[in-house]
Amino acid sequence: MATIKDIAKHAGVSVTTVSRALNGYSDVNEKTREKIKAVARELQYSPNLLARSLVMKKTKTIGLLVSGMRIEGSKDNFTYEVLCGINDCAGEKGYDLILFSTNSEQQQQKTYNQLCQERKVDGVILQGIKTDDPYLKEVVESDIPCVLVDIPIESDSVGYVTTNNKQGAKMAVDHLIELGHRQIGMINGHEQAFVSKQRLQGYQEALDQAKIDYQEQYVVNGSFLESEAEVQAEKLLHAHPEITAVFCASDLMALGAMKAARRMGKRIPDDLSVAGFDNIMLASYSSPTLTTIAQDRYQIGFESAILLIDMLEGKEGTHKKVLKTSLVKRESTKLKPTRSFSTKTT
Amino acid sequence: MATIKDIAKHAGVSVTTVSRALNGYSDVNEKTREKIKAVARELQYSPNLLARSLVMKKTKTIGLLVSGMRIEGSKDNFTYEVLCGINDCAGEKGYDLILFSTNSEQQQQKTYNQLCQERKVDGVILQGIKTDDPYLKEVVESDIPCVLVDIPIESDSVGYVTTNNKQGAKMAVDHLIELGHRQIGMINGHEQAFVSKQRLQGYQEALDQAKIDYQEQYVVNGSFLESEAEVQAEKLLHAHPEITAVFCASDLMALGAMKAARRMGKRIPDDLSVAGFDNIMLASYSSPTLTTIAQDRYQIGFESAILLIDMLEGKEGTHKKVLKTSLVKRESTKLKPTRSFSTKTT
DNA sequence: TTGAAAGCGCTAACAG
DNA sequence: CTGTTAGCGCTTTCAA
Repeated sequence: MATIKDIAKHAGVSVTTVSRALNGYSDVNEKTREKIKAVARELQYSPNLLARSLVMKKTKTIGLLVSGMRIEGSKDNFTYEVLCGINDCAGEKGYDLILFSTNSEQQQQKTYNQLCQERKVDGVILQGIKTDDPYLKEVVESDIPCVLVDIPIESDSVGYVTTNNKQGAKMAVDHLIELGHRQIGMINGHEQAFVSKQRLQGYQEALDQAKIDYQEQYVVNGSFLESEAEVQAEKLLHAHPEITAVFCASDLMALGAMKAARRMGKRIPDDLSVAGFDNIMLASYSSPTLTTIAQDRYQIGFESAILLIDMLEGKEGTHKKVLKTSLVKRESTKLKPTRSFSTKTT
Repeated sequence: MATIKDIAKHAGVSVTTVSRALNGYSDVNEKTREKIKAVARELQYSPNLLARSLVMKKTKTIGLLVSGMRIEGSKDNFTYEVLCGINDCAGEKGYDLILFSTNSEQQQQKTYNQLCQERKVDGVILQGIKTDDPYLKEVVESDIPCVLVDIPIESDSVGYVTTNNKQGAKMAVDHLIELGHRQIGMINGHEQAFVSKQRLQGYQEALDQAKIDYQEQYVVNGSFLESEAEVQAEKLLHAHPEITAVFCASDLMALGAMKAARRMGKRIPDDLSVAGFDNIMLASYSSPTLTTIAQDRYQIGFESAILLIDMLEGKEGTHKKVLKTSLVKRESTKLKPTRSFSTKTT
C-alpha cells in the first residue's frame, strides 16, 4: 500500500527521483538509488500498475477473446492448449492476460472496441470466432493490434496464425488414396469456418491429383460436433455404400463417424477407413486408435503471442504464421480390401 | 478515446455532471442526462476503467493463480474445466479475469502479494498449488480475499471449494468391496496434495467398515501421473499378486495402472478390477471403459467464483463449499472370480 | 440540480 | 543529478 510518495518522504527526496531510481534511469546518483531501493523494500512497496498505465498508455496486458470457452471444449482441448501457449509466451515477455468471455450476456452488449478500450489492453488475440461473428468486422476496422487464430486476415494492425489446413487435409486424403481407396467421403465442419474451406480444398486437390472425380454428394457437414457427424456419417454411408474411406475435418467428428459406421455393422478399418484432423488426446485412446493430421495447438498459441507482442513492440515483418502439420498413422486406416484392385477407376 | 472532459465540453456541462449522469445518479436533470448520453454515444465514449479503478480502489477484476497451466493438463482437463466455471460465473457478475501464470520465471520472482497489489485485483482464485508452495503461506497471511480450490483453509479472507474426496474414495472402495474384492490396492497421488490425504482416508474407512485390515504396503504413490502410476502399479502387483482390485486417486493413474496390468498379462476386469477418480473424458473412451468417481470440475470453478464474489461484495456466511461426488460404474470393475467366496477373511 | 477543486499514484518535461 | 509542476481520466466532497 506504500506509494512512491511515502518512499520519497522516508528517503528525503522527491517523488520524481524515486520514480527514476526505481525504474532504473541512469541519471540518478547510485547512493540515492540504493537508499531509495532500501526504503522501498522496507515499506514493501509495489508499484501501482493502474496509475502507471494511466499515464504511460500501455498496460502490458493482452486481451483474450475466446468464443469457445465452454465445457464441451474439453473434448478436443483446442481452446485450452492454445491458451497454454499464449500464457507461456506472454509470461516470458512480461505481459499479463485478461480474459474476455463472450459467453456472458453482459459482455455481449458491449462492442469489441468497448471491451478493449475500457480495459485498455495493448493488443488482443481472438480465438474460436466464426467468420460471420460481428466482432470480426469490428476487429478489422479497429486499429487495436490483434492476432486472429485460424482466420487468415492481414493488415497493418491485424495478423494471424493458423495451421496449413489445406496441406494437412491433402496429406490425409493422399494417405487414403495410397491405401487404395477411391471412393472417399468427407465430413467437413461448417460454412462459417475458414479451416473448413481450406480442408475441403486439400481434399479436392488430393482427389484431383489422383485423377479421381470430385463428387459433391460425398461431402457433408458435421458442424465439428461428434453427434452431428454421427448423424451425417450414417446418412452418407447409407446413401453411398460404395464409400470405403472417410476423411473427417476433426477427430471428434471422426469418432462420431466411427460410431455410426459400427452401428451400421461396418468394421473399422476393415470395411471403412477413417482419418481425422487435429490429433486430439482421444485419438490415441479410442479403439481403434485414430489416424489423423496433427496440428500443434500449443504452438499456435505461442506463435500468436509472439506475433502480437512483436507488433506491439513495433517489430517489422509480416504478420502471419502458418504452421506445418504431420500425418499420424494409427489403426483406423487400412489398405482397401483388393477384390479387384486397379490403379484407375473403371 | 473520448473522455468525460470531451463530453462535458460538447454538452456544455461540467465533468462532474457527466460522471454523475453516466453513472446513473439520481441528482441530475433528466433533460441534461439525455443530452449527455446522446453526446457520449456520438463520441463513442467508453469509460477508462484504469482511471476509474485508480480512484475507486476497485477493479472488478479477479486474479487467477494457476500453477498447472501446462499442456499435460490436457489429459485430465481439470484446469480448463475449472476455468470455464470461473469464467462463466465471473462473466455473469461483471468481473473480468486476469491470468497470473506461475510458470514463467519473471513472475516467480514476484511474491503473491506483489502480483496482486500491482494489478490491484479485487480477489484471487488459486488452483493447482501444492501444500508446500510458498505462495500458500502468503495467501493465508495476506488479507486479499481469496478462494482456494481443493485446499481446505478458511479464515476471514480466505475460503475454499473442494469435492468431498473422502466420501468419493469411500464410494469407490465400497463398490470394489461389494464386488467381493478384499485385497484392494491403492495408487494415491502425492504427499503435497490435500486431496490425496482425504482419498486415503476414504479408502481406509471403507476397508475398516468392511473389517478388512489396512495394509500399508498396499498403498503406493503415483504422483498423479499416468507414467509414474504405471511404474508403481507394476511394482505393487508384482509384490502382491494376491491383489484383485485397485483404487486409483485419479483416472489418469488408473489408465497407467491398466497399462501395467495388461503388460503383466492380467486381464481387466477379469483378473483385476480398476477404479479411478475424476471421471475425465478419457475414462469413457478407454478400453475397457473406466469405473470412476465423478467430480464436477466446472462446478468447482463456478462455486469458487460465487464464493469469492460474495466475499468481495461483503455477503456474510461461511466461506467454504464441498461438492458431492458420484459413482460411475463402467467396464473396468467386475465381481471377483469366486473360486472360494466367503464373507469373512479367513 | 450543478460546478469547482482536490486527489487517486504515477511519469515526464523542464528547470535548476 | 534532483526537484517543481503538470497531467493521465476519473470520482467525490463541498459549495453554490
